[in-house]
Amino acid sequence: MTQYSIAIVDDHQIVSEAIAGLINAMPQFNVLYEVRNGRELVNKFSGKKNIPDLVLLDINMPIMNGFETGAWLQEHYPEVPFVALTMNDDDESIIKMLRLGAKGYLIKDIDSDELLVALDEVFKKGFYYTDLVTSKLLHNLGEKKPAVKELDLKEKEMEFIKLVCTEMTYREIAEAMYVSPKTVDGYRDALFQKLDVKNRIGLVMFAIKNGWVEV
Amino acid sequence: MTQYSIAIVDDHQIVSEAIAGLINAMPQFNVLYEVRNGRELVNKFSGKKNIPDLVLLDINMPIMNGFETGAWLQEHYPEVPFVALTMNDDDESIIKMLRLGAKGYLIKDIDSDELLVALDEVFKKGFYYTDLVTSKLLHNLGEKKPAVKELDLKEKEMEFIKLVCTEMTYREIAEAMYVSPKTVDGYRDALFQKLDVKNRIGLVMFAIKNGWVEV
DNA sequence: ATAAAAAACAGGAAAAACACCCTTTTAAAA
DNA sequence: TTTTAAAAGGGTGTTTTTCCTGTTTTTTAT
Repeated sequence: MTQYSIAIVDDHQIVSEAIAGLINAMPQFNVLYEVRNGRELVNKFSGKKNIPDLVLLDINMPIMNGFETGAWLQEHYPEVPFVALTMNDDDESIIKMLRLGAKGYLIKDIDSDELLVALDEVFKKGFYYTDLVTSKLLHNLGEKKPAVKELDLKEKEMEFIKLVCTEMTYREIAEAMYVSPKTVDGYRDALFQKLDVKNRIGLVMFAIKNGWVEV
Repeated sequence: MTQYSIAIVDDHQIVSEAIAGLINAMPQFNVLYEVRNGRELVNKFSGKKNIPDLVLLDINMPIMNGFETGAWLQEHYPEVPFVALTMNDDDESIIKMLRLGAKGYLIKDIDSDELLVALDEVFKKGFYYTDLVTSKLLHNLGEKKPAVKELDLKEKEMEFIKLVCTEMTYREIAEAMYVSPKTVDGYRDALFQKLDVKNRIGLVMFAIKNGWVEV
């Protein structure tokens, strides 16, 4: 039977050891080593040996956190899957980790059974996301968005913002919209106030946040 | 034991009957009725009776398709969960259904076991998404983008771009980076050429495209 | 038809952004 | 240590943006 080796990256020694105990208790897994942060993991790896079959990754760590570590892994060892195991249950952390290529995301209050199931599934199917993650990211797609504010933007203003995002000058935008440059000034001034931004950059960022323009 | 009643909406009679057979074989479920499209479902509902505990919804149907039906359900009977059961495995269909509030998404080539597990989970946890869906939407977040070009941007230039995205002026950016405004001019000029953009807006759009800044 | 409101437009000034060419400082290599 | 390349800093002028205070035109409501 194949035995998979696992590296644990967690700055809390107690947690790290507890997890290691759980994993080592299973015949199909063994803990290759435990380290306290990403930097230590990188040092282990750089020896060209000590490459585990999977990395369990905490997020909040000193020196080199889970995001940086995940990015480093994806960059240098894309064939080594990593799974987040963290207390962070906020959307931002989850999405960030998945974008970095995490093959799984576990919240630290899972029971030991789920941890082992998760590891199994990652090796078998290539991924495992705990219910909270699935719920947050898939189920919440259907949520009505809070809509930052009740902004009633005019058609013209929407069109204007989209054109701003295309690197056009106001003169060019005016031509494109068949209005005077001074009118365009008006659109801009109104939007600066409505959206509470200081310059064109703010308009662009706002437009993208709200999905008004393709990125 | 509570028995849950289920409505099946599918224009393929064979498929519909097969599914009904599977469901009726389980003691905890029963098929309340089968209809051939969304319009027929609406007619059933409008009688104020015949409200099932869950709706199994195909997408490709004549007269009133699965999307329209899902939207109608979410609008008029948000308390009745609906689960897509369809051959459509494309991202657009999946996302569209989830946005409409589908509590689950199943591809028609699943085995009968998974169908029953899925129904169980929806009643127990509130949602169930088949692996393909999870994989597509979560796993694919981590896909590497085509990477427009091999750009070797300096650390300073990255930092500079990020600051540009915060609505700072170049003077402010210079202060934040502890360099002269003229040096910042240099970063900008170099980046304009490297990234082939005309102004600050181009930098922002580029940075966002490549995920260098949070949106 | 007329008053009120909204949109379009204007002038001008100050600040910021952009372009171009050039010098000094720093860091790396020979 | 000398040579070289890269990074940082500088001068100057043009264009664009931003921020005012207005006026004219168009729409809307009464």
